[in-house]
Amino acid sequence: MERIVSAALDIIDRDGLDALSMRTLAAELDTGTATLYRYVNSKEEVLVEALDAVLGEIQLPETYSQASDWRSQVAAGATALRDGLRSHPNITPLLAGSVPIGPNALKGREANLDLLINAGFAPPTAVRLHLAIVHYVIGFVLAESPESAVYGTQYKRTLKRYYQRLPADTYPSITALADQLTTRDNDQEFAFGLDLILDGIERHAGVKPARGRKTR
Amino acid sequence: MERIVSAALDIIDRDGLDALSMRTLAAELDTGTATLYRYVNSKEEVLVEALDAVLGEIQLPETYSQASDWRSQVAAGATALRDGLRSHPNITPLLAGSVPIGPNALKGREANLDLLINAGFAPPTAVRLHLAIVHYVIGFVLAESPESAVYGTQYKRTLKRYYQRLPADTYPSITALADQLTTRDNDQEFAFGLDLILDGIERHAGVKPARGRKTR
DNA sequence: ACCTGAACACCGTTCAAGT
DNA sequence: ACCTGAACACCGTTCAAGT
Repeated sequence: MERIVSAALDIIDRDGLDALSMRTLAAELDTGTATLYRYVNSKEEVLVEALDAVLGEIQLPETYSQASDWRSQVAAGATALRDGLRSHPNITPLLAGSVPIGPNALKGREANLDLLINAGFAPPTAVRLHLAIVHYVIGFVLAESPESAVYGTQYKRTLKRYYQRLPADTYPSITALADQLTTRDNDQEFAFGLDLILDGIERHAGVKPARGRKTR
Repeated sequence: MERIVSAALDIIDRDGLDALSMRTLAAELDTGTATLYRYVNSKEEVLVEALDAVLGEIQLPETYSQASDWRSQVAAGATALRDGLRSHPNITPLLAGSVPIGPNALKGREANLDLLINAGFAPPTAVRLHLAIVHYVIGFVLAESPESAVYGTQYKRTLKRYYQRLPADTYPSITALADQLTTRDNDQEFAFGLDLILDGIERHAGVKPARGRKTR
C-alpha cells in the first residue's frame, strides 16, 4: 500500500529511478515480488503514486489565503513546486510526457487556479497562465535534475570544459559563454525566468488586481 | 552507424520508445543483436544520437540572418523547436533530466544565442533569456506529447471527463474549467505562453534593439 | 483463503565459437 | 579478421503449487 510507495521512493531517492525494480522493491520490504501484486496492479502504478506522493510533500505557501499581492503568491507557488521536485530529483524524469493527475497534483493545480482567479483573471486566462507557469517550472526542473538513465553523469560534470573546447569559429557564442551556460546560479536563474513570465502577465493583462480578494 | 540511428528512429516513431530494444533494432536491420555492438557502444548512445538527429531535422528559421525584429525571430526559433520535436513525439521523453549536447543541439543553441546577442542583449543576459525560453518550450512539448510508458493512454483520452467528475466542492476551479484544461488549442496556447515571456523580455530589458544588426 | 517460488517472455550486453 | 549464436544476469508479470 503506501508502505510500498514509500519504500519505492526510498529506493529511487537512494539509488536512482533505474534501481527500482519489483525485485528490489520486494527485497526492501522483505517479501517476494509476487506478493507486491496483491497490493498493486503494476510497477507503473507504483511510479505514478510515488510521484504524487512527492507532489503531496510540497508545502503550499500559506500566503495563498492571505492578503498579499498575486505576483508574490504565484512566485511562491512556482518556487514551492520547484523545491518540492528538487527534494526528490531522481523521480523528476517521470514528469516527461504526461500530466500528473493524482490527488496531490490536483490539489496543487486547484490552489494555483484559485489564486489566479481570485487575483482577478478571467478563468480561461487563469488556465493559460497556470499552464504556462507550470510548463516553465517543469522544463526548468528537468534541466537541472541529475541525468536520467539516458545520459552519463560525466557529461554534466565536464560540460563546461566540453563547451570550451568546441571549435570557436563554429560555436562562437557557446564557447565564449561556456561559463554562464554551465556554472549558473540555479536559484537566481529560476527567478529570472519566472520574473520574465510574471512581467509578461502584468503587461499582458494590464491588471493590478485588488489585494487578497476573498475567494467565496 | 547512421543507418542504425535511422532505423531506431523509425521504430520509435512507428511503435514507441518502449518498442525499441537492441533485438527489435537488429531485426529491423536484418542482423543479430551482437552485430550492433560493432558499430555502437550502447543502447544509450543510440538514443542520444536519435534525439540529436531529430534536432537536426529542425528547420532553423531563415530570418535568423535577415533584417527582421528580434522578437519574431525568437518566436520563430521557439516554434521551430516545438514543431521539430512534435514531428517525433515518441522521442520527447528523452529530453527529461538532461541537456542535449549533440552537434545539432549545439547548432540550434548557438543560433539562438547569436540571435539574442545580435539583438543587443548583453551575453550573460542572452544566456538566461535563451535558457528560459528553452525550458518553457521543453516543458510545453513534454506536456502535449503522448504519454510516456508511465501513464496509460486512456488517462488523457478521458481526462476531461475525469476532471468534470471530481468533487466540485474540493476542486471548484478544476471542475469548472475542465474544458479549458483539456480541450485546448495547443498552437494558440503555446503562442500565448511564449508571448508572455517575450513581453517580459521587452519589459525587463526596456530594449527595442536595432533591426538586423549584423553579427560580425 | 492467502501467499509465493518458480516460471515465462522478455531485456542489455558479452564472449566463445564459428567462418 | 570479422561476425554472431548462445549465454549471462537481469526485467515485469503470472500462476500453479504450497500453507
